[in-house]
Amino acid sequence: MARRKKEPGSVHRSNIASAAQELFQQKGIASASMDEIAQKAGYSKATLYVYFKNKEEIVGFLVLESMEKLYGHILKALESDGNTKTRYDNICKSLLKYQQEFPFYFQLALSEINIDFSHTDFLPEEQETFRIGEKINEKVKQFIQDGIAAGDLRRDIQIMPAIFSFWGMLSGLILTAENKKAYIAQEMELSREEFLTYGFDTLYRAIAGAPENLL
Amino acid sequence: MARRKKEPGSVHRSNIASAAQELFQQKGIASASMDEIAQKAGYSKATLYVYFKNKEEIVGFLVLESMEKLYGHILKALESDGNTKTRYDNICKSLLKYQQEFPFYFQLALSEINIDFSHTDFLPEEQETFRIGEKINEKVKQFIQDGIAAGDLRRDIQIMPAIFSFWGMLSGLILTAENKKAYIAQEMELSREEFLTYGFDTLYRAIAGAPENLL
Amino acid sequence: MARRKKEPGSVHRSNIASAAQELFQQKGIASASMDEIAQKAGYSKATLYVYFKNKEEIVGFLVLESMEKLYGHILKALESDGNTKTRYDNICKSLLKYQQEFPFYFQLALSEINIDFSHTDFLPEEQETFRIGEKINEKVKQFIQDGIAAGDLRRDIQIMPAIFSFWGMLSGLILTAENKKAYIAQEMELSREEFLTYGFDTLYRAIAGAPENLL
Amino acid sequence: MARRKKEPGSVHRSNIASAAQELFQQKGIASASMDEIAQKAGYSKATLYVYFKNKEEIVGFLVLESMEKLYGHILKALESDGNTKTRYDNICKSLLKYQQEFPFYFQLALSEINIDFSHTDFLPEEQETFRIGEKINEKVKQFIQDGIAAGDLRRDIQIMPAIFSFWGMLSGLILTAENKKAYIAQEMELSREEFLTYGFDTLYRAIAGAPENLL
DNA sequence: AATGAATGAGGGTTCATTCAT
DNA sequence: TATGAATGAACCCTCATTCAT
Repeated sequence: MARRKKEPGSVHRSNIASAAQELFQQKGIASASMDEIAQKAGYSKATLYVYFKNKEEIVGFLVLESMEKLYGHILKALESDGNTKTRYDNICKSLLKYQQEFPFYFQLALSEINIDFSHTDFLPEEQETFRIGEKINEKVKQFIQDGIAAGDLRRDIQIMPAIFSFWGMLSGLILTAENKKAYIAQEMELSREEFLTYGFDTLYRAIAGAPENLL
Repeated sequence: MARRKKEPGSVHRSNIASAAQELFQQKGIASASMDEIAQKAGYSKATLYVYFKNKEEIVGFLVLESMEKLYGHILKALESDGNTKTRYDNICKSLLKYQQEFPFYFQLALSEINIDFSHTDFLPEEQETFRIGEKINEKVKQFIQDGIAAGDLRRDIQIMPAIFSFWGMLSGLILTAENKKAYIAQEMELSREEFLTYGFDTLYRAIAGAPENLL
Repeated sequence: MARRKKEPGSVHRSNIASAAQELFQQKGIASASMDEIAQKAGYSKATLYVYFKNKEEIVGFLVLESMEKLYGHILKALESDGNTKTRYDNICKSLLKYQQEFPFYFQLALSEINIDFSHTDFLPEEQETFRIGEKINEKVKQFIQDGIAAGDLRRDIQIMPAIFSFWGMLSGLILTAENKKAYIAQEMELSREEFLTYGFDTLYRAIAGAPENLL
Repeated sequence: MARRKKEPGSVHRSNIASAAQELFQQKGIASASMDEIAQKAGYSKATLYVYFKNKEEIVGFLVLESMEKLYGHILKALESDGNTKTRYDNICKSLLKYQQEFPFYFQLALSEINIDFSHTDFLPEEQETFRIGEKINEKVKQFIQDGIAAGDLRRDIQIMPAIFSFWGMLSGLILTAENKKAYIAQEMELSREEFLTYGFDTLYRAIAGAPENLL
């Protein structure tokens, strides 16, 4: 292959990561080979090792990248100065958008049983990823507190449990919508969006302040 | 589903599958080698291929087996003649129990992006698994209809979307409780059970019939 | 390739080791690839790993094997009930024979700077190799003591230093005869055997009891 | 040999070679990568190829350099106008000093089975190395002839065989002292120097003129 | 039925070397 | 001259799978 034009190294990292991302999605991390990644990215396999120490680092990079994007989405969702329900919907949409962009990492976030606790020597990327997760939680916490203050959310919400259970439930919902897409379309008469809207609204009801709570 | 007659060989299938199950749990499907499975099961590696066509078939067998167990659990949960909330709680507990018994397959159920749609030549086991899923849905549908009839659940519930979104949300919740176990214990002051009870109850509120709906 | 007839596994180990031995000789350990070894031995590369855990184990096996052969040679050399000089000559010839059979390991014995001290987790083969070395020293020690008792060797010989310095000097001599073969033949008018005889005899003079020592 | 004029570039060759030398010593030629050499020398990897055709040439350069140093040592050892034994001791010490300075090349000199005969297209450096070896032999030859003339060495010494066998034996001795250092210290009660002195003296006895030879 | 033996295909990684600038 | 960038070619090793018995 012809030698490449000189470009900032980060471009190559991006190219490689992007190819990897697609393959990871299609076949899973373990089954996507460095050979394939190289081919898809248009580099020689050895070149991959110029830009990433090893396969693991590619994964770490992608997870971090996706987490940063998620953070961006959430941030934007919360900036909107609509009422609580509107902002809630925005958060849900952010999550959904994130899942569309990074289906693989979305899923990974739910299933990474081992990643958190199996090893103790975390890559810098992993630590950073964790830190961003914390920042997201912080933002959501604020959102809930605002919602309660505004009288839109139930007063008896326990904030941290709520955050985590919502994170789990929303993720599970979105993932189901994705994985059972065909089934849902066929069995019900709903598009994925309609199905998800139904789910999101259902969930909102669980935290929304009922009239009697406002008394 | 009718259990297979005790054929010669079915014992061996069980032994092998059981060993595989343990290993899959510990290391993931990809990382558990046929060598290890054979060793753990106490057979020669070649013998595995007498009882299973290949590794994939072992996975399929295990998924089916776990699905059958889940069906059993759900069945028992619904048999109880308590009121709607009690039966709901029982379903949640069944799901949880299933996750405890088969953490690996539970997780798989949520994340099987590829499995459903990537190939068209389904193994018999996969088809059977699907069929059992349908049966479970059927049961849950009945439960919801009963709940509505009894005035315990909202009248405006759309049954099929509700089933699927609940399945997704509950799974996501349980998985989160599992994966963020350490984090939850540390950050909140809740045990996993308490966290899950909180989540389950929150979700129930979303479908429970509010007073005004009963009029 | 056609499947092989069932043979005791040790045959295969031998075949592999033997091929490896030749290649190590020709190109050095590092440069001889498992691929080449497999090809030369007439096995698939993967088969090598059935019989040896890894490349290192092949080396260990060969070193041990060669050491055992050396021990055998030395033993036979000393059994001869000739006088001291005859037995000395026999030892030298043993060493030479060993070098002819295992040129690579002979050389390795002199140059294994790293092997002894760089790691602490010795393979069983390595430990056994060491043990045999000890046994050889023991035998040679006895030989020298006999020689002194018989009045053939100097009384002031310090046994252990003598053993080690002789081992070093003889090895160095033999190696030189091998490596400078062409040069020696051309520059002097001596065959390798004559050259070595000259060297062996020279060295013997250094320990032989001079008349004045016998008084 | 006349030193090269200080050309531009020779400084860089030195820097690179020097870094390589250290690494070769620590890890062996094969295990020291061009990357490491470049880093240690403070150049870019590509720059190495400006000053050396390839890795092999670096080795050749270093061997030659070390040979030149050895020649210098030997020269100085023989210049001393002591008696024969003193000059002999000096030669031994030179050799030892050389081994201390260039352990790696010292060892290489003994073990270069392949280097001499495997290829026919010698690098200029290799040819030069060979030429210096010849010059050293010449010097040692003169020394022996002087010793015989002085009545210090046996009259029946065959000069060329003696030179080569001594070279081999001394090298073997020194190498053994190095490689079995720990073992020698522990098993005997000798420091390396004492051990070597014992060996050197033993060897001297083999060529020293015994009284009866002087008659 | 059960297995010992063998292997093809591939996996991640390293490294000496080259080329455009 | 000096180098950043890129890569072909290997290398060691693993593993699901097959076959003769």
